[in-house]
Amino acid sequence: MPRQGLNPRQAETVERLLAAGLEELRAVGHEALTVRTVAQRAGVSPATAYTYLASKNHLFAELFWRHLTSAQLARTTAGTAVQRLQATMRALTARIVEEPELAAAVTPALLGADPDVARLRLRIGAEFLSRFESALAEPDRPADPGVLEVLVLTFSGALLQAGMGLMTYDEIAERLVAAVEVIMRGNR
Amino acid sequence: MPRQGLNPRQAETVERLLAAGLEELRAVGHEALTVRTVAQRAGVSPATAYTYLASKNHLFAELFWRHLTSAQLARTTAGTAVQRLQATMRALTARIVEEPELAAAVTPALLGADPDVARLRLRIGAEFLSRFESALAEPDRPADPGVLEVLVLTFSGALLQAGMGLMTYDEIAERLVAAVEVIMRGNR
DNA sequence: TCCTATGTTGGACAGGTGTCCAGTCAGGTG
DNA sequence: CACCTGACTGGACACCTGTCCAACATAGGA
Repeated sequence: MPRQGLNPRQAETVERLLAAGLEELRAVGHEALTVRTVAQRAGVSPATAYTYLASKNHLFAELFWRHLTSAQLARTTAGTAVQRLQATMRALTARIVEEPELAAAVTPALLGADPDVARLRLRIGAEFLSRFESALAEPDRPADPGVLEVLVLTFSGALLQAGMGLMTYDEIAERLVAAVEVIMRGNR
Repeated sequence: MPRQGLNPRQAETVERLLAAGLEELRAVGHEALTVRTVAQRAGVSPATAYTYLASKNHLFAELFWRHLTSAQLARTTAGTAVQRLQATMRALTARIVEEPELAAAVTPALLGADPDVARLRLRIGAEFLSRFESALAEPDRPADPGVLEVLVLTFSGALLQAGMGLMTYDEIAERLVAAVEVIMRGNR
């Protein structure tokens, strides 16, 4: 359970673990990564790693959450809603594709049942929702909840398909741009 | 690798394994199920089970595929495309919700990397696509590929959210019905 | 009837997962 | 400066996963 009232020493340990996790992920991929190898790379014992990381899935979810939110994307009000949504789709997928191994790892990881994973899952979902909401809303008109829901479902569906290997992460951006056009056709 | 050129004795063993798998799934849930307990329930040794089931994930994928296709749904041409799509959404989710444990099991399972899982994943995706396609197409007009893709993505997104526990499988039907309305608003 | 092909078996194997706990060590407190 | 709190350690634990292989048994052909 990282992040809730940790003293500096503990925070430092968590940072080292997460940094080591990302390195290990890049180095060997998510299949080969184990919490113990991450612990070793962080110069920490496995027991310690397990006091901060509930599971491999939790590690991936935490890394993904950090990756997603560490660089905040510009939210403009310029252009039409369609253009803003398409820009959001591109920006999100671009951010995700920066760490392909992380993307591959997080899709199954977020389906896990650990409470820590569930917590992060909600936060990540809320983040996506909020991005789409601010892209869709006009100064004088709030976002239509029905349209918003379709956008979120479509986006998660695309991530799922990419996670399964049915689409590359490069393809999903253009598919999503096309999808926005289709969805918004009757909802401008 | 079930199903390809098995002699009657082997086919019988596979049937017993799959039946036992479904029973076990209903009885103890997908977390507690192991290939070995399924083998035991089927009255077969673990080694035998592994000659037909590459993995737990493969078992779930196979069971889901069978469940999905064992009762073929009526495909009418009556009503509007929106109505047919909504009926398809309801029918698919109704079929899935019949076996809630199977639904919960298959979502993570289909993300697996085993070749057997990948094969079934493609088949299942193709099945969904074909259902939506025949609901969307008019006698005189083929289905719009862009709309079709949005429908499939939305549907997989909804399944994903249900698999994560963000929605119940009962909720997703009505959400999907609403989603069809939104998507088709500009695409009738 | 015997033989043989082949499906099935038991059991060992090498890994991985997450848990637990008694023991160690260092940094801040008195 | 001695102490003591609390983070960290080492290592064993129970369990699961999928693989392998020599041995067994049984149905169908000779």
